[in-house]
Amino acid sequence: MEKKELILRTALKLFVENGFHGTATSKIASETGVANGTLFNYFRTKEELIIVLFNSVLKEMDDFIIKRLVSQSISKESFRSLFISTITWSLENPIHWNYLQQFTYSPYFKLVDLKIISKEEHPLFVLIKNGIDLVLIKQMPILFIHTLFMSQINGLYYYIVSNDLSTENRYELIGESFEMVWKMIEE
Amino acid sequence: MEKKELILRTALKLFVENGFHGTATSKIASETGVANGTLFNYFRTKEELIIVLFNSVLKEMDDFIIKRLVSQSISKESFRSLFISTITWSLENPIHWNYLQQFTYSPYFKLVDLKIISKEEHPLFVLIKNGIDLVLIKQMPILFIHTLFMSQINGLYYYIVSNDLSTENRYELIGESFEMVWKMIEE
Amino acid sequence: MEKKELILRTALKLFVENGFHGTATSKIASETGVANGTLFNYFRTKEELIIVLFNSVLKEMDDFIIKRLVSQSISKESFRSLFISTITWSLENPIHWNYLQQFTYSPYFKLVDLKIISKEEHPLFVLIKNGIDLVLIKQMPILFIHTLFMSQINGLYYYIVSNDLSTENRYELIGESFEMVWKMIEE
Amino acid sequence: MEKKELILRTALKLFVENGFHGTATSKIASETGVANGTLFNYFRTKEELIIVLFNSVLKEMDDFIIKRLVSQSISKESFRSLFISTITWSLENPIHWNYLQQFTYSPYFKLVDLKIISKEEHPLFVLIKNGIDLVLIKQMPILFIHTLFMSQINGLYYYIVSNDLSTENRYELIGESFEMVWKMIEE
DNA sequence: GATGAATGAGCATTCATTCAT
DNA sequence: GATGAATGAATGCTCATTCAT
Repeated sequence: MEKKELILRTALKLFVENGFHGTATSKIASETGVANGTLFNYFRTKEELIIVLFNSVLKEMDDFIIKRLVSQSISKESFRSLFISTITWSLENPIHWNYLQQFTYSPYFKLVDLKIISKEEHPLFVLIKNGIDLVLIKQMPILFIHTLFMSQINGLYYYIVSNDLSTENRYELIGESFEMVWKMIEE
Repeated sequence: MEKKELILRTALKLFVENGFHGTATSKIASETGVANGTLFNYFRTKEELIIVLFNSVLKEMDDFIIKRLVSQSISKESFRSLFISTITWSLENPIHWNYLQQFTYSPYFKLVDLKIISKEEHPLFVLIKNGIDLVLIKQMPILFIHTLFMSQINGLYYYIVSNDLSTENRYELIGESFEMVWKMIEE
Repeated sequence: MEKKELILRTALKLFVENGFHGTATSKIASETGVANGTLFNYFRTKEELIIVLFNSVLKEMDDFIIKRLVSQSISKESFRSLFISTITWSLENPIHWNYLQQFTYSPYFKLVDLKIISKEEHPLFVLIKNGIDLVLIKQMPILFIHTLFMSQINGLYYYIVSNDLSTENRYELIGESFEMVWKMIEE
Repeated sequence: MEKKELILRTALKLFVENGFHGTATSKIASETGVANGTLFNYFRTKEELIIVLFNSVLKEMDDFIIKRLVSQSISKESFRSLFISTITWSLENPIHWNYLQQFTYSPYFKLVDLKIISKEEHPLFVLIKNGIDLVLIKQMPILFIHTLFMSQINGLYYYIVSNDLSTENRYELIGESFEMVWKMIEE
């Protein structure tokens, strides 16, 4: 793997474990197995590292979800697929997920453009738009629907992790949760 | 006001503006109008200040919400009241709200006991429990229902603030959001 | 007891336990049971406290020794008595003794006049002078003899304490040590 | 010279002049001609610097003395050589000597293992042991003899320095002093 | 005299960043 | 590109001392 990639991985782990402030760049470097200064050949500043890492993790999640989108016809199933692939990714990548949250509620957040989801061409955006147009889901702003959808997934994630549910119970709860969320947004 | 209270206020503002790491204790002291060392007469460490502030803000919110709970009979109206008073508080106290989020997703979070909501005697806990027992809302774990409820408020808050809705539009959206979450949790 | 005396006692104990720098004046005050500022009604500065304490401990030791001096005739017995009373005091007051050492090898030492022993009228000075004049002990400078005498006590003290000798063994060793130092200084 | 060595030299000078507490690490750094943080690349804490310096000075003295030991046959001359090389070193390195005393009577002392002299293989230990076995000196514990020996050297040092003796007078006094000490310990 | 809150200078230590090799 | 010693600004925290009550 690229050295840059290795640094990002180490940084991800350490930032989630100890926070941004609690993680010295020298620690990231040494734990990656490179010299102190090498890190700065790849990232001009610690801040840049933090932001690049955010975009990288976000993209990773986005790619995963989009790849799983049942793209042909729009139906309740499309949304179930979206719901399940998102919560699945978060549960399989808890460190990545935590990093996204931690970043979002840090002062660094205001430094990034959230271009990804807000672009009109984005598959998620299109999915919701079509759902509304086809009167499958409520006639409300696309971003609002999207926000509620993601909030509920975050709540579900938090509940599963906090209560340490077994794999079996997780699947059951995820299914029920989707039905609940669907009740909420269906027309 | 007490000097301790003044320090907490200044800290709240600065922490939300610049983050924990971005706020020097000396800045908090000087902006409060006390000497550097005075801060440490009231809080042994910066960490203690951060945690005390969290508990204080949490209690402030909790007190506000509990005071507004329509306690007599359990009904959809009780939940609407709860929903509205919570989102209202968050919108009226955006800095406090932001502080709660920032703290929750920081490394400090693991240092606190979240006794407030998890206690069985807590009014919110009791309200949801009664709702379940009276078959008003779904037969699911109380904490799960609570999580979904709060997630909705979180999402709603975020949407309102990000999109800078007018007061009028806010009220309408809050009402609709409650109806949506109610659809989600009602039996 | 006087409040001033109480403060000195607490200071003595804490300084020996934790050193000058390791002992905050506030700690001395609180452990004495007086308010922070009270200490400064009795001693203008911490430095003054440290020096007053030194002089006080030194005088205590000096009084003890002088009281025990067999003053009538000058003989080997007079020196034995002096030797034994000094080592006895140090072993019975190890904290005081340690304080004297600690002070002597600290930067505060240069701030005091060592008037006590160097005065010609001082009984110890007189004893040694008479011993020399009577050709009991070597014809060497009084202060030199005094230094050797005290060095022997120092070494003996250190050995007894480091090796945790029993009371019985102590007495034996003290007797032998005196015979040794006497061999060294006798004419 | 190594930067680490330079820092130790400066620290030695400053600690003896102004005490441990009276010497800021920043002072040591600036007077050495390095940046503030550089000092902490070589010593993790000020305490570590203080202790490393102690061991270094102790070793320097020990090396000097051992090199000068007349190792072949055990005789009064061996002890004279030891006595003279020790007092010589102390007089030629008064700052080092003062540092050893200052450290010994500070709270840092309890943090070190005094392995040097107490090891049975140590030349000084062996010398005294052989002296006892050959019935050259008194049948007493080796450590006791060693302690008295060193105490008398310290007393002699203190007397010479306090009274500012000329070089000529020094040598004379040192010779006489050894004879006195020898009287004390010879069988 | 006694109090203890307030002060602020002072210091050890950290750590992002640089740069000569 | 890689290194890691050097940097020095920044900061949390301490504590002797003051002074209004």
